Amino acid sequence: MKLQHELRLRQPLASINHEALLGLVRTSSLMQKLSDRFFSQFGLTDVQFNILMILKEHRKEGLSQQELSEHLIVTKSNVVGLIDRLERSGYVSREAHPSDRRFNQIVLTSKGEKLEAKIERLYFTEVDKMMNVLSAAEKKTLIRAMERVRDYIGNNGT
Amino acid sequence: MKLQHELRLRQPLASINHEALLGLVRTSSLMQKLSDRFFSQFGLTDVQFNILMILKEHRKEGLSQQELSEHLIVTKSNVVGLIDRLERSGYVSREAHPSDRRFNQIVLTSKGEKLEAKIERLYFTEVDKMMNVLSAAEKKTLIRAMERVRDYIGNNGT
DNA sequence: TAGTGATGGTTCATATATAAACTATCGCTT
DNA sequence: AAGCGATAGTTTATATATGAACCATCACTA
Repeated sequence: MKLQHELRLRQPLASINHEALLGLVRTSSLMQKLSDRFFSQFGLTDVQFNILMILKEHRKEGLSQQELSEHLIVTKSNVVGLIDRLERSGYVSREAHPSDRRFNQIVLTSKGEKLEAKIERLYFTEVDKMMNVLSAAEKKTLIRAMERVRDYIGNNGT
Repeated sequence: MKLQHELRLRQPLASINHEALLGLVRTSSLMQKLSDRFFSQFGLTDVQFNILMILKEHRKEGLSQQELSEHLIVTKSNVVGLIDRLERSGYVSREAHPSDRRFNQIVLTSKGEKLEAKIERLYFTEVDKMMNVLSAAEKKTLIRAMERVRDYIGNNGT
């Protein structure tokens, strides 16, 4: 549905730039709410599942909280609580770095690994269902457009 | 930059669907952080400015908190605190509905109206700078693609 | 008219997020 | 060896977000 109608505006949005931006942010927000509902079946939040996936990618050595914060694009202070909760649930553990006591190496527990593996396939099925409303050409355009916007932001913000 | 490199993955992302989804969500998140930094110059958050813009659109009658929560796609319990803070800052006020005492009509104060007007032009300038990294055709594709994804979500989620 | 169901707003517990101030540790330089 | 600057993690105050339980009000109906 057109944004104008979703927002119950009498007039079309004045600027195509604003319309594109609002459409993007609004869609992303709805996607995240949907995924959060999906993961709640398993007692996880979307952010928590994302962390389990990232840790799976690095299951050999683990990641420090600092590295995790860079992957997630959040502050390190936020990561403290995220790992606290995942540790309390038994899905990850903080291990000592062998030579530098400042670091926590965050690793998946076997319980965490099993849960991630169980959810992952179902998750990708849902992703495919959602994204297949777009053609391959549209997805490519979308991917490249998002890259360019991120490049702009990288040079002007973060 | 490609997502694969931003995420420091050794392999390209397995699925173009997941790549498109991650690119979208990640870009939106970066855009919101940038806009939050922008609005902090004026002592506002991005959400608060969004509310001021919505209220400006409805400045005749105001909006109930329930209606506001639908515009913002958030729960009504969230709106309580948002309006509390905006009211404390003097930008909006809760007024009694003439015939139904359950409703709060939320309206911009003149202070809120002035602030919104002052920021709005600067905001649209920033939006134009960011979105003009995309061609007109890309923006149209983006807008329609986002509509289709939201339609999918509307029929399968919310 | 009394009762009941729906609606609007609030409160509470919890999760995610930031910035700023802090502690512990490390590496380097003098 | 002492000191200092950088880095990793934590804490605190605050904002945004949800779902569940709750209260007040309203509309409808038996």
